[in-house]
Amino acid sequence: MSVTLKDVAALAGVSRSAVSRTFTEGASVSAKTRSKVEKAAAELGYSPNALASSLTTGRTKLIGLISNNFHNPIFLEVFDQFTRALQERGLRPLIVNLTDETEPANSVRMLRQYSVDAVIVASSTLPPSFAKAFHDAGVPVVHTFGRSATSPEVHVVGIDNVECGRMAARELLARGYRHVGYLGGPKDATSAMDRYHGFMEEVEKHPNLKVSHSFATGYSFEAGRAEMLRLLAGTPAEGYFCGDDILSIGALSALSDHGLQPGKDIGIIGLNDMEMSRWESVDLTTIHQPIKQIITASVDLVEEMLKDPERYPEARIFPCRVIERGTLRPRP
Amino acid sequence: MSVTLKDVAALAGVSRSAVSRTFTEGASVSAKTRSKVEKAAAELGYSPNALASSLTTGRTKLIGLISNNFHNPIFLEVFDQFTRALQERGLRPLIVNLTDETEPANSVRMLRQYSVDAVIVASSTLPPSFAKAFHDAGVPVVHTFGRSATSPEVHVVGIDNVECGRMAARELLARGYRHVGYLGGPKDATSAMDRYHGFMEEVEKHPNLKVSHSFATGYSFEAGRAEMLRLLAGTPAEGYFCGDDILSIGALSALSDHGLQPGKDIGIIGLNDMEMSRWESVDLTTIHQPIKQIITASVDLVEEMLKDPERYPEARIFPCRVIERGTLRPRP
DNA sequence: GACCTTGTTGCAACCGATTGCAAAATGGGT
DNA sequence: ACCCATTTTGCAATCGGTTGCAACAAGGTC
Repeated sequence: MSVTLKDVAALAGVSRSAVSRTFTEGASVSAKTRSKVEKAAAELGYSPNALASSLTTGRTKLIGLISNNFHNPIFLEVFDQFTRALQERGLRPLIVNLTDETEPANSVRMLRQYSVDAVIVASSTLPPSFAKAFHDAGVPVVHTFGRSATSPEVHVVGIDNVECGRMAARELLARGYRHVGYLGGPKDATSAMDRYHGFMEEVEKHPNLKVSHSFATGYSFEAGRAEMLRLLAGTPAEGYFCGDDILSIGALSALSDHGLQPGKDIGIIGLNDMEMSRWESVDLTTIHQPIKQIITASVDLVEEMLKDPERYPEARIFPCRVIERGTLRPRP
Repeated sequence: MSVTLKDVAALAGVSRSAVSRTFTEGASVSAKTRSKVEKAAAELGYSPNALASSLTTGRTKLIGLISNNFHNPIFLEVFDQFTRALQERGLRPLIVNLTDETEPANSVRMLRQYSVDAVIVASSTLPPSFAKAFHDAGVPVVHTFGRSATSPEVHVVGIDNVECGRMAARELLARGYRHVGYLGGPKDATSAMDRYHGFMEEVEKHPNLKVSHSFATGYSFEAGRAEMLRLLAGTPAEGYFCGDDILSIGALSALSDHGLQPGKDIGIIGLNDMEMSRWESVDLTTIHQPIKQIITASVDLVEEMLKDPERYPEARIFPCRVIERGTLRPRP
């Protein structure tokens, strides 16, 4: 069926080792045999079986890429960046879509069966314990968009969600909003809770503010819209920090149902600065999360772990900044 | 480092074959040894190395999933469905992000090196020859969202793009638009051309219509917006068939810049019916493409090819239908 | 020409599994 | 207790590579 080392060796009239060595970086082969082998290989259309070699080398160059955010448009950008960054460095992403039905433990077992060299957990909602399960199973792991503080056992790359909560609160207050609200992602998401705590910490510094908070059922358009509709049925706040851009866009849609103008009647600030937030029709004021740097750093870390598996776990936290667009009233 | 067959065999006091057999469906093992082995395996935390076994069985359960549409939100839905469908059947997606920089031939070689059992090319823009390259290399391939007519050599799953073009034209004409336009994806995309031909074929049946057409530089918001802005600078048509929902949404944004109301001043009909098109603020009239069925059928075909590699190539074409929302004027 | 150094080569064992085959164990029938 | 048919089991070869080691060749020096 497919051409193997042996076939090439036979045609070139050399040993199998010679063929193997011409295809491995920095091995000792003379120019003469190398060219014989290359000629034979080209003739037969040979290319080495990466999986067979992984047996002896212990490296597959497969990287598990796990996520559970397949409904937030930001993740298209995330996948694009991750897959590019990995393949630029000769690594191959093996995707795991973690749905509600799939047992998390299974994905650990599965990825071990495929001998992935490392795993990237790309999720702001999974708990640190999930990433730790890979660590415990002896698989190098990077938790991208993870919570840094409480998991010193794995590498974490992302932002300081607590600080982002504070930043959003400061921004709302600086624009004179006196009745402010947090409309966060699901309660069981670490990012939603961290942003909440930062937000509350900041607003509590100021005595006579009205503050409310609520959590949507997910990081999705529908969840954001539903939650904002519920809020509008009561007495809404003047300005909201929505814990994510897609939530914000859902909330904006609810405002529009009620004939309310964002930035004028009610203020909204999001988090992520995804592509869509820049669209003229959306024009969302938001906190920019440096996705590209985060992903590059994650893949950097993966590479460094491959070199040194004993590497001490590290958190790489990137600063965020407010991007001013049209959904908050101007500063006074 | 990791536990192997041998370790389990030693602990259980049986041969390596016995261990292998307890982990392979339908092999002959007595209940007694099976339980001994399972106990030992559990104690050591053993799970078989899928790649090692692939060496002898010739099956990796890895499926290459190739795409180049990482900027169209519809592809988040596509990835979600594909990854779920594959992993539900015990198959693992190995992603290839085909960018402008990556050499297509490299991806063929790469996927062969990883001995993927099959490849899914998920793209409406890649030419049939791309999918055929895998076929020629002896790798089973399904071209999802591909063009069916001219490539009888590979399996194709998707829709009849020519018919969709006709359908869109009929819909515009039925609503009394007399000056109609096609705003398509990039000229080198098979889907853009097929939709164009169907559209033109239908409108040419009617004598005194004004017809125009143009092609955006890609299937993206920005491209759709830019092209519609260009059209609005001249004399735009009354109703447009935009060859894709994200193009349509870009076009809608351009209309809004000019203070034009979709469905009232200018009509727009898209294609795909992606999640976003249902958002109240978008409310796009569009042609529904049954993504879920298409993906299920694609994975079905993959499974069938694994059973019978000599399977005769087949096209599975799914019907589309118009979803009426708010961006076309009502039928008279 | 003898000797040493350096660079190339092939042999054979091994990576972690599967599997055909023959030997051994089991169980049923008498 | 014996015989025979049927499972169950282990041996050993194999999948497609890599790699330590020892043998060998080439080239330089005296």
